[in-house]
Amino acid sequence: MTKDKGRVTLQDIAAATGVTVNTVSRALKNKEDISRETCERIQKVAREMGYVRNYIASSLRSGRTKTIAMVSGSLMNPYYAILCDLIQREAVRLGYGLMILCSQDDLDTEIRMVEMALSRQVDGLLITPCSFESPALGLLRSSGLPFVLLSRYLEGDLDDCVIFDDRQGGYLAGEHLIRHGHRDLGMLSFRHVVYSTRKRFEGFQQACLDLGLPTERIHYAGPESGPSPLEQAVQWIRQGVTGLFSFCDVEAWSLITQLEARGFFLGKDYSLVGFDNILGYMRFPKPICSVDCPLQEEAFTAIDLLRRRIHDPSLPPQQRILPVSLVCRNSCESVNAMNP
Amino acid sequence: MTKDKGRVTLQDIAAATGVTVNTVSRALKNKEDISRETCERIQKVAREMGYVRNYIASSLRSGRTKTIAMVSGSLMNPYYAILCDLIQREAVRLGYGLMILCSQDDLDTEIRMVEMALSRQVDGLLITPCSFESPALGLLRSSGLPFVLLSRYLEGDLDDCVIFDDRQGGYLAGEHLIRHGHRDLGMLSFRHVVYSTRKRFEGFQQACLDLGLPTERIHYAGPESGPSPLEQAVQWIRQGVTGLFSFCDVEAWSLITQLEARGFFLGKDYSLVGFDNILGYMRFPKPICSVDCPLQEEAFTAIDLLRRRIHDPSLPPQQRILPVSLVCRNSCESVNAMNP
DNA sequence: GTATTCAACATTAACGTTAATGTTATCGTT
DNA sequence: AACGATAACATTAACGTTAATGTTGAATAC
Repeated sequence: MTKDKGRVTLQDIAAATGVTVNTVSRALKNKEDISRETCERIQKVAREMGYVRNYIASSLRSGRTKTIAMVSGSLMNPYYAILCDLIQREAVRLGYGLMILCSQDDLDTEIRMVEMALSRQVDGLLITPCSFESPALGLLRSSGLPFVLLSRYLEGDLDDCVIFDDRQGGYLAGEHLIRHGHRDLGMLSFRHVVYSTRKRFEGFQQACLDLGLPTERIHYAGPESGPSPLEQAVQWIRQGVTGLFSFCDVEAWSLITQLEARGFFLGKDYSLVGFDNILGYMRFPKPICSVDCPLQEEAFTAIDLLRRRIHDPSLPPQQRILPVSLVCRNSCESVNAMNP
Repeated sequence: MTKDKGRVTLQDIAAATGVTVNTVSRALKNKEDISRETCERIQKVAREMGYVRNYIASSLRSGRTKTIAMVSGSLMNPYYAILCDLIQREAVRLGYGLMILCSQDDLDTEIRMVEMALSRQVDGLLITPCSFESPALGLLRSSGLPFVLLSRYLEGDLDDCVIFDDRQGGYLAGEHLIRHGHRDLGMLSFRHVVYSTRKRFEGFQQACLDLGLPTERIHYAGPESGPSPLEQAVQWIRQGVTGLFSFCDVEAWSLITQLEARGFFLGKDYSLVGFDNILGYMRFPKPICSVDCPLQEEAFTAIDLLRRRIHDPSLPPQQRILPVSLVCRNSCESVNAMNP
């Protein structure tokens, strides 16, 4: 804008206004020890010269980069994409830059991403570790970098984290299916996220217990069981199961599509309730009943926790559990094949 | 790891090895003027002390941050999410950090994001401008920051860009529908992306022309036309249209879902071909025929172009047009209501 | 034997900003 | 009038790295 090469610096503004570099710096930060008059004059000149603060230099001196990192799974998974979008908005709203680093659910990549975040001197980091024993977590802890776990809880309460009330979610899902007349139920989990899976499972079982459904009518299939979720679901439906509970909406849709190809139709041959309710953010997939997880609040809370920890690393670790609710989209009405 | 506070610096390694800071710097960068012996010794000590390079300091001195920014629409749109994921991988592969900034398809936000990228001193920027007259582009051009347009072409050939062969895509879509026996066709556009829209339209028309379909049997609806795409599609189908061409897969799925709710079913009441083929990256939505856009190659090409420009800003602007192809997933078979 | 070259380091300065102190003029106090 | 307090600046140094130049000793050349 002004100089031949490169950008306008504090030096240039100082020369133009006849004060020192330091005074310009303070003026532009609205700090104390500046007369209102001088302050405004400097700001005006800075604006006219098209000054943009060099965050690199600022960071080096102040020790804060005003940048945080987000290490998540792949953005090709809408759950993470939505979460990253919300985190990004909240970060920018608070003046932070966000560096998104995808672990692609791979432990090696994950640790490389954490290393990259560390070398970039970010002020803090958010992470959805791809395993509860990610080596990346050890590296993070020993590095001293403030970080918060997103959608993941690790036994021992060592770290800050924000999670959803998985047990309540499971309960709501079970209750929803039973209230709609389903008596033979199947739960499908797709990932080894031990804590969440177990809690959702427990909540679901508790609902069945409370509503008087015998345990032998509840089935479960996870990544550890033999057949694929699809094969399992097909088998169940043939055996008279009418109510399915998917531990994640994306997989629910995938299942619905695959079942269609096999001749089983949602609403006709079976009912389904999902988990996440990411349909609230994307209009296109098939509407299903789902346990709504307040992702916006998760993003807000996570960054809030992170900022607190950046400000005071000595705080005791905090776990925030966000309540969930059930959103009904009529994918659970009684179906033809329903058992008495 | 070693010091009481903060990280290990070149200074610490220099002290530990008995050489100067500069020598350590060169050793860790495998530069010239270092004996193999000393180099290995320094690298060993650095590793043992747990050194991680401070990119902030490095950037300030060298003028390069090894970070690029990506200004895209919302990550809640799978198209952008997938693109960002691919860009992120390619960037990291080349040692670049990526700062993702979402414009949320809002001109004000977009320009704020570009300003943020500028103040963060990124080496270059990738952008899918939310309008062909985005003020952000003016800011970018006057800033001198190297940048590349993604999936967008602007008349005048002023900027580097990577786009898909929209005309060819439109042609392939039209050809596909006609070859499958459809004689009354409808095109649906959902955004004001003037150039792409027009080219896809032209290609589609050309296919109809080449295959002998009279113009009056081809319909078009865009954001500028009155009724919503859904209403338009409903009306067309009632009038005997059987082949739809959606200019984007996400909207295609949205349309399919909405049409289902209105009692019209894909494969039974109408056929459809989409554009993007993002199903290649996400397993869950309904399988549809689509014009495949090589996003991976787009990501690769864009970063390649950007690096060339960073290296030599005086290069003439380059436009890269990537060829597309049609992926058939049997969503275009002749339907019951097909006209003779 | 002196000049030349060069490998392998050291020295110096700088990137642009900000934290930590200094300095000075002005005003109020007793 | 002498002193302290304060507002409003200036000065200095530093953040950790790297570019640009110096320096030295040893090998080579003629």
